[in-house]
Amino acid sequence: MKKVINKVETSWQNVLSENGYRVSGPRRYVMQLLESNAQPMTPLEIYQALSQSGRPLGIVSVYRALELLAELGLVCVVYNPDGSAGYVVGAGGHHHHIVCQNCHQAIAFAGSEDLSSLIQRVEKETKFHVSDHLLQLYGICPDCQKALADAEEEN
Amino acid sequence: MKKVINKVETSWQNVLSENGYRVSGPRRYVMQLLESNAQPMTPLEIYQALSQSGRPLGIVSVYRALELLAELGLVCVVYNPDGSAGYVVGAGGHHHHIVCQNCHQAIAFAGSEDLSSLIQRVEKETKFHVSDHLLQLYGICPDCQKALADAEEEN
DNA sequence: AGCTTAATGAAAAAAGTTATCAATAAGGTC
DNA sequence: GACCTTATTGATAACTTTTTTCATTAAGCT
Repeated sequence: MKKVINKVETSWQNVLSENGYRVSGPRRYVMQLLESNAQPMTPLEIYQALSQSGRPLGIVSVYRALELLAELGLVCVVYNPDGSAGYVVGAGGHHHHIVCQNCHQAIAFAGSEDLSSLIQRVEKETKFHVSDHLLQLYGICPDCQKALADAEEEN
Repeated sequence: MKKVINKVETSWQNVLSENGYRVSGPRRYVMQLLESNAQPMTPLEIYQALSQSGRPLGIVSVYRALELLAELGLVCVVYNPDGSAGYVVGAGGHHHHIVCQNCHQAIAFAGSEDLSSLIQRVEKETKFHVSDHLLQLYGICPDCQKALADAEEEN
């Protein structure tokens, strides 16, 4: 069977290559794991998950891989409601994340003009010149809404 | 001279008392320091600043004071653009912070309805039920705008 | 002023992150 | 496909940050 070069599949590998970085084992493991997990993961969690699934690698490599992947925008930092932070795969372009307070899954939503009126107001109020922002939403994902409603019914 | 009970000055002390906590030295030192500093400070920075200004206290107390003060909403966590976090005094009510990318001073601005259309859009798109959010703006404060413009002129 | 107990401080343990350097492997070349 | 160059890795250790423990102190009530 001929090997198919999948554009989607090779995307992040290309970003590495095009920036002069090698597609190494640890970088592959980390990306593949994050692609398969909606929950933000800490370096330690990533290290443990990979070790258990037969991909022994040093935790140092996890830190280094994450640092690089974050720099290239291939992974993003997501803050949990409790303030702890983890990594998820990065969606392309300007975007933010919404995190489920129950199961912690994080999904991306596109950034938009929606903030511009707020930013204008704040610039006027504070005389700051605004150039960037950090935004995350917290809530309950569809699955957990259902699960929680079902649990409620049983009482 | 009669001692004047200043409502503003005693406000955070009251919050502590009313919640059954004592107004202890370390808690006072931490609050006073943060009230005098616009820049978010880490526990270590707070510890060092207080030690140097003749208020020797254990760093453990700094951690404990911050934990409690944050729980009571008297201090807030602010994230720097680089991802590091620090504490600032908490403004009352629903608010967010805007942080200067140059001098790191952080000031609060009132939360508002401005996010509701964005939130509605995301709820529709993702089927999440949104109940909270994390928002911070980054930019250049008036002082630094001026300082940077002056520095530019000199070239 | 005295009492009760929350809160502190010091030390140690635990957890998380970074630096060092010899060994390895990714990716280009022949 | 084997070889070569050098980026990258892994193990260890150093370092930083945070939490735990417990005897001592002091805040605030009576």
